[in-house]
Parts: sequence; C-alpha cells; structure tokens
Amino acid sequence: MALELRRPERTFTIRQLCVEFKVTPRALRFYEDKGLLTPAREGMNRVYSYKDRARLVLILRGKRVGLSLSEIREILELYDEDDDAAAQNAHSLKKFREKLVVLEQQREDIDSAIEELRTACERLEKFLADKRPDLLPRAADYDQVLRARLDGHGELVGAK
Amino acid sequence: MALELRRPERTFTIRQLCVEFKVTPRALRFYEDKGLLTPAREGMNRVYSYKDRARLVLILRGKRVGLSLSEIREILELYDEDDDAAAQNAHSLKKFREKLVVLEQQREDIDSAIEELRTACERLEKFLADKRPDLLPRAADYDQVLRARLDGHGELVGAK
DNA sequence: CGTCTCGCTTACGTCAACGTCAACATGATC
DNA sequence: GATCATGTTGACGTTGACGTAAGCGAGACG
Repeated sequence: MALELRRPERTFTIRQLCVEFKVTPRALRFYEDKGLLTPAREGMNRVYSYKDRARLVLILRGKRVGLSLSEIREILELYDEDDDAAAQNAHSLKKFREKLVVLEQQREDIDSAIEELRTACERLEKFLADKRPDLLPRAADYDQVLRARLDGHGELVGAK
Repeated sequence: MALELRRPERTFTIRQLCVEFKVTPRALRFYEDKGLLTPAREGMNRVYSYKDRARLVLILRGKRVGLSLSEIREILELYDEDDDAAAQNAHSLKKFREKLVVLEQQREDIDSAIEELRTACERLEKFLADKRPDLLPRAADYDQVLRARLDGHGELVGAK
C-alpha cells in the first residue's frame, strides 16, 4: 500500500506545475493544444503524471535554447515512438543530427557573445576603477544578488 | 587625397548590406524604425557607414543568441555612450553582467540539450545497426551533406 | 445561502519581427 | 520616352506564443 505512494504514482494539478515552473495555466493548456502535453483527465480536470512533468521540463529547456514549440513537439514525439518502428527511428536519427548541428552553431554564437561581454566588462571595470571607483559595485551588492537567487530562483534540488 | 579613400570612408547601399548579410531591405528598415540603426541620407536614400555595418554585425549576432531587438538596442546604446559619462558606464556594466548571467545559463541549457541528443543518437544508431543496418546513413549520404554546405551555406571567409 | 477559488472552454487581443503589396521617385539604359 | 532596377514611405497581413476576458461547473468556507 505504502509502496503505491511512491514517486512514480504521484500526480500534479495544473496549478502545482504552474507554481513549480513559473508558467501560467494558459501556457500549459496551450502546449496541450499544440500536442506537446496530453495529461489525463479526472472528470473535466487535467491530471499531470510524472511523465508529463518530465515532458514539461524538456519543453521549457527547449524553449530556453530557442527551439519553437513545433520543433520541441517533433523531438518529444521521437522520444515517444515505439522502439519497434525501425524506419521511423532512422528518420528520428536524421532529425536529431540536424538539431545537433544547429545547437552546436548556437553554442559557438553564445560563446563568442559571452567572450565579448566579458572583455567589455573588464574594460568598463578598469575604466571605472581608474576614474570613479565609487561607482563600482560593492561586495554588499553581490550578497544582495545571492540572497535574491536563493529566495526565489533556486532549483528545488531535493525535489528532483 | 588617396588617404580619404581608405576603409573608414567606405559607405554601403542598403542592397549591399542585404546581400552581404542575407537580410531583406525590409529588415534593415525595420531595425532603423526600432532605433537599432541610423544610417545617413543622401537625398532620400539611406547611406550606411562602416559603423552602421559594425552595428549590423552585432545585431545579427545578438539575434542568433536569442536576444530580442529591444535588448540588442539597449546593448548598442551602451556601446554608444560617451566614455566620459562614468555614471552611465556603471549602468552599462550592470546590464552587461546581467546579460552574461542569462547567456551562461543558456549555454548550460544548450550543452545539456546537446548531450541528450548525442546519447539519443547513439542509442538509435545501435538499435538500427542491430536490427536494420540497411537503414543506417551511408558515407555517400554524408558527402551529400558536406557538398550542400560548401555550396550554399558556407561563410564568405575571403569577404571578411 | 452566497461567494471564493480553482478549473474548464471559447474566442478575441497582443507583441515581436518581419513579409507583402501598393504607389511613387530617381537614375540608367535601350 | 518607355522601361527597368533600385530606392522610398505607408499600411496591412502573418506567425508564434501566449494574454485576457467572458461565461460556466464544482468543491470549500463562513
């Protein structure tokens, strides 16, 4: 009995997922509309399983790296496909490879952008340290940032 | 006299930039509309300077890494600010730092997405090699890809 | 019992980033 | 001087990813 209360059986309401991932109900229903999520129903209400939650994680990550919802859906569908459908998997492989090329290009872009910003920051810091050291951010400010991140934006490590 | 013909004096028509960077005139005018570019005028026509071109490069890179036009505009404005305006530069520094945090997060996302895709590819490959080796992409196919990229999608290295 | 809160659906609104189309100016060329 | 390529300014259309508002059901609370 107690065994059935373990993680895989857990379900989530729409609001729980909304709070956890800071998305709106509208967004989740939208993803469902577009075929990225297919939660079960209990009467009229949506019931999200752990699998649904996992998909949502992938959706949000995909979004962060700039994939469109339809691209994300393609990828999710590939994950779903029956392992028997070999021909389909050949197609999947090709798609995955294409995605990989794009992402690797994107990685390079980000790296160079980061590089640029870093040197720009250094330049600015030296300039300010020289002429207006009073304007440089202080350690206290940094603590502020740290505290803010711990409060609101930290990952719920234990909940994984 | 001949000195004035050197690079910094060069200007570009809208079409030249369009061809070089594979964007439409509409896009360039749109960027101007949004305050990201401010080319000079010769009569009615736009005349882009080397500085404008440099800004365009930054715009396109920003786009590739997923920045919105307004974010890009902010950054461009920061580059413009007078180096004497120390207070402004302190603000710039803060903005840059924030951007850096976002980009670094994005880099992590991309890395993990790449990682996931790679292992998924391997899984698929093994599966296919085992059950349907006939469906595996052949060396000839790969040559196809290489040729396509050399034809149409390569960087114009010499034109830099 | 009324009123919240949460949830559902349907439908229209919005914002970014352009595309597309119309209507016109200008210089070169046939 | 008619055509053409290239330029201009509106103004409207489009796509993606939701926001927002309207209207309604069902359980919880005072």
